[in-house]
Amino acid sequence: MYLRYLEDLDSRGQQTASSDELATLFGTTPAQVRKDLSSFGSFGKRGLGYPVHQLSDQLREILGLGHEWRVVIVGAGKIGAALANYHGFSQRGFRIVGVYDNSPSKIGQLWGDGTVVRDMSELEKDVAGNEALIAVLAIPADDAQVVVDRIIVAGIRAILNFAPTQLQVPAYVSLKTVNMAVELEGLSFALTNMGTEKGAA
Amino acid sequence: MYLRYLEDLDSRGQQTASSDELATLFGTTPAQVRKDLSSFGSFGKRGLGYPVHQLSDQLREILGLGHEWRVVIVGAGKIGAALANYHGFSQRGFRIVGVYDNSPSKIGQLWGDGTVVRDMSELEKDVAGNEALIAVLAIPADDAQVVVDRIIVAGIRAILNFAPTQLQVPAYVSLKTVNMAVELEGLSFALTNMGTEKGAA
DNA sequence: ATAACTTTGTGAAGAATTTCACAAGCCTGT
DNA sequence: ACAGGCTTGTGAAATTCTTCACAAAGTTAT
Repeated sequence: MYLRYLEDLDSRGQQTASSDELATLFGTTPAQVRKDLSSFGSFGKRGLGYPVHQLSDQLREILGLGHEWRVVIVGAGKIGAALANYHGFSQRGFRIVGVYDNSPSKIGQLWGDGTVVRDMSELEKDVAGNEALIAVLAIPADDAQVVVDRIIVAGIRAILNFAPTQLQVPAYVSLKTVNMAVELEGLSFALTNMGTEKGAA
Repeated sequence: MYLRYLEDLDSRGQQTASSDELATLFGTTPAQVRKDLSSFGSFGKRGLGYPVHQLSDQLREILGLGHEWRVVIVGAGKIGAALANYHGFSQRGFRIVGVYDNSPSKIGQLWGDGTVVRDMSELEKDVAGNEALIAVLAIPADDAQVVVDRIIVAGIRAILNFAPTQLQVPAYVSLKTVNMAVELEGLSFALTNMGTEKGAA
């Protein structure tokens, strides 16, 4: 998240930023910003603040964004389509190298941007060839675990999961699940308990 | 999240579940499960475990899912469309009562399921009429803050934000931001630092 | 060069969260 | 009815995370 704001500042030509300034921007405290950054190294200049552009570069390095990551999307439904067309991915160095589905009605379908939906059964061979390490999963919950097991064997090492289920993966595979219904339920809880608790910001 | 698994167990006809069993399911510890649940009340029966169905009901109550929430979607792009068609929402009591956009090419568009995209300028009137309290924001980052200010005035009290930006809202409004690029960057970090840290599960 | 001012980096204090461990309670056998 | 076996609920300990506060270091003005 820090990176996003630093790039913003950078594009506006700001040279340096103090922890105070960054904290207001991120909605946190100066001490937090300094602790967070210091855990990766000593980036700031005392009396001056943090060099915006240089810090951006270093964070990108730390996050492993120095090179392009190849990503496959599994599931060519509505969510898969939205993700495939999402510019935010390509802008940040994630190149979508394939979209897969197992439904005959979807396979071969040509999307607006030239992507052709491929058969799941080709995934193994493709992943071996293009060395994709990241998969985005946009398939029904019931199919998710078997597909996960399969793509891990194929070589995938990180999964962004949109299926509303908890998945089992070995320790050497990173998994991040995004569950939109759960997010909405969190809002429902907040609305319901507004008076009782302090309101979330 | 607990609720999701409890419903799963319930639908399989399981009567009770121990904290141990739930913990394995959620990927946490039995002590954590007991602490979490006990913070809302005393649901379990000693020697037996938690009554699955009854606990589901109580959690739904706590989360405020006892009634239908009316939701508006702002932004009729790819993401907005995917969300509008996402069955997970309606399945869990969130009814989409309107989709809005300010682009003339989108307004009036009829989607497959009968939804008609309406002009942003009608949002205020509509929200007053249908008493929607929750908005899903699927618009470009640059427009997000002005739209947020506007829908809050209109009466929205909770926002699920898909725009890649930090938004300012008053304390009485709940905000949850989902940023898919940030999630992917988290995976990139995990992949890059696999050997150094213990792998994320 | 020096003084006054700013801001980082970081130990130490404080707060919050998680884990431990066990008494108390409930169920099932006999 | 009672003993033996599980499992919860919860204080207390351990751990993790956040905030405080200040010395050290850099900048600016004179």
